[in-house]
Amino acid sequence: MDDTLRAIAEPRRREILRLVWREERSVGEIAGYFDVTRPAISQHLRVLEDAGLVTFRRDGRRSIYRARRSALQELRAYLTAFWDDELAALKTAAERAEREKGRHEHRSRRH
Amino acid sequence: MDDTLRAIAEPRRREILRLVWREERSVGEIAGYFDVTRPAISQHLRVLEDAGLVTFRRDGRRSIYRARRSALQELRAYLTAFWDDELAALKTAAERAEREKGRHEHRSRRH
DNA sequence: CAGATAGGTAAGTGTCCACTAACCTGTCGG
DNA sequence: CCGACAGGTTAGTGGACACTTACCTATCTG
Repeated sequence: MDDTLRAIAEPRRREILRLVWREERSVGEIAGYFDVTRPAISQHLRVLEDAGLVTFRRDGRRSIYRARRSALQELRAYLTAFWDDELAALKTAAERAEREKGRHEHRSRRH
Repeated sequence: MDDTLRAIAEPRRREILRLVWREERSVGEIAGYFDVTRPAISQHLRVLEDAGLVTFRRDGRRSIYRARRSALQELRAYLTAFWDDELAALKTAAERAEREKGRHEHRSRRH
């Protein structure tokens, strides 16, 4: 999930995602839409793929990418959970507090 | 929207958001949960505030922060639009294509 | 097979960014 | 007024990251 958020935080990658959202496209075709070099696009595609936001298949000498739409659904679900899961607040913060507790004493922690 | 995504892409900021999600908290109290220095927290809070994800008020010598929940709703709406707004795909990519067209000719752009 | 095409990889570069230490302002209690 | 407290600001630093150029592999076509 962390990877997903990091991936779509980059504007260029969001545009790439849009391009392969409805129809699959080759790397060269995608690169044609931008004024950066093809390796840059390749690297973005790698990040998107690591985040599970796109999949690809080889077709001869071309790599054809397409969006994994469900990944964005999952992200929406995550945000929804963030919205109304108050347990999560304690969950994530508690571990940190645990690690920190007793290292240097903070007096302002009173709740 | 870009600011919002960038802001929550950082894990620490998501945790901070969680902390002030249900109840407002002072900077010192928030900092107590983490093992980074207070200035670091101050800077994160600034980013969150610029992104519209939190608001704050002064209370004496303390700054009390609280989440602006609606900002996350707006983000969810954005993702939903991303999901099923295919016009947007053309919108965002078209400008780029415009700028790029005729600069160096790409033959692979055929669709 | 030879050349062209498609794309991934590697190394290097500039910039951004999360963090720290040091400092400053403003507010409360004696 | 003075010391303590709360927190924002600044300069500097290390690492991440979006890019580039150069190079490599694999596939298609003559």
